Amino acid sequence: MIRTRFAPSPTGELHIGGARTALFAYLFAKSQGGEFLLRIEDTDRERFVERATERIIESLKWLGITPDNIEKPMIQSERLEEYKKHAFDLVRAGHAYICTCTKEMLEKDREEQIKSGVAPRYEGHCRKLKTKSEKLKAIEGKYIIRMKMPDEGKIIVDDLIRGKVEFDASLLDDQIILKSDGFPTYHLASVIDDHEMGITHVIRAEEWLSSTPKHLKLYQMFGWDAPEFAHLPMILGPDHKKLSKRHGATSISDHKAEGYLPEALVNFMAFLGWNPKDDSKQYFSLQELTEEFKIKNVNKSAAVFDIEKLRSLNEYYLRTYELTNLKTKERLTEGESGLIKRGGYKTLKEAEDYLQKLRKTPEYDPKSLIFKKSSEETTKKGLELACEKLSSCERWESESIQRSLAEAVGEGGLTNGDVFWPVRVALSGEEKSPSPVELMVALGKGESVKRVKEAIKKLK
RNA sequence: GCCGCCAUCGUCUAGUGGCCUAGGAUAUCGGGUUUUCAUCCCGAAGAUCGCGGGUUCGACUCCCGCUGGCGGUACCA
Repeated sequence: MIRTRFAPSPTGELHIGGARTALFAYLFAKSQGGEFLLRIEDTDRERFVERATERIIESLKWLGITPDNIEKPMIQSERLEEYKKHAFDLVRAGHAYICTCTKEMLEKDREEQIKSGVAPRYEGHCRKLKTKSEKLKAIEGKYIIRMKMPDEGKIIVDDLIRGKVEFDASLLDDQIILKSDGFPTYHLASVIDDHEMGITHVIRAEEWLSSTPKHLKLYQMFGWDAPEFAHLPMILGPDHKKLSKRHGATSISDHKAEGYLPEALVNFMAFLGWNPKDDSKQYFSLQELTEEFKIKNVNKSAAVFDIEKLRSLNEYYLRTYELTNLKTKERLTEGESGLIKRGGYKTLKEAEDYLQKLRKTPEYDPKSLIFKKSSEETTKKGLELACEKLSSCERWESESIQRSLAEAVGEGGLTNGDVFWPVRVALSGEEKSPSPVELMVALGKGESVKRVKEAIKKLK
């Protein structure tokens, strides 16, 4: 069975980049009937943020990419003994060693190595400790554990997206796998956990590609089969730099607050580095994405996050959304939801801002009530007839309202411009606004008739 | 510095040697529909396929070099 995971660090909100990684891992697993799991990588106590895990889970759920183990995700800080045990197994097997070098010593070495143009690599004396008593002595004080990288040879990563990538083992550092506070580093913990969880495919961001040889080596040291790897292309900001807070809202919760729909975000993120190779279709639900997703269609190159594309997608989803969905989710009246669904609003927030403005009594120049091809007299006549018809309109819904206005046009021997235009301006106070029918459904009968009467008064 | 990844309209991308005088989407600009706006429909503009060498009858597509961008090089993930 295919099994993937998303393994965020609880250092803040779920960001676009992380969410896209989670989405792809989800799609890959689900497209093959597999499982998608969550693991919390909280091994860095300095960067740990309270309640970040809950917020990440909330964002994941909101997007609809819910992990199968959502009730009980694996949490690394609860497994410290496990990591320590495995680290010492490696020491015993001669694949790792205890190191007591101080940070100062290491930094000095590193500086010199960089200066002389070689890859920084730990070559300190701890690597060379041979006798048991030496090793035992080291363990008495503060220590860390390093994995022993080979001095020569190649390590080949066969990536699902990038193909074979070759690394020179001698350039790889003796990576620290257990820190002096007893916590494992990412490298150790993720290898142990992926093995234990039965992860078959590690789908993660490109920034991990360079450390994959270390992970491969670790699997080999433990005698475990390594999973397949797929490194996703980066997401860049408009300035082509790595997407970050500098670029404004980047977290999922920010986008939610700004009125983006999860469907739009999912559709948008899916197309960042992936496409269905089919020109005819651009709107995909999560279900449709799951059916279409193929890892071989994932791009190698980084993608720029274009907010305009997201806005356009969001406008579409807002417009085609199930009315009842919008109503219950956003607690709007049916008329108000209908107004949002008419289109033209890029975000829910923009739509709601308009709704709020609409609820206030409009102020406008009486002259704007008159359509360009009409006159003051016929406008007044149109409004009065409309007022009469609307007042006696029994069922307040778009069809009968439409009919009432049409009757006003017919009985008065008027044109649409003599009735629809002034009624609309009376309602919204604006030369550009949704149609009078849509506005009246949203506003309700009492308020609508009141505004039309107000307009007639203004023309006197 | 060293190692690695990447490179087609502003942006997301199609393209796996001839179907490409490079297609779609989005954004932009025109036109049409409509009482206005939005939606919708039609159209225009927009990429010497990063640059330079090869290979080939033929290269956006394959190879090499360069350049540029990005990532890694932590007791961060």
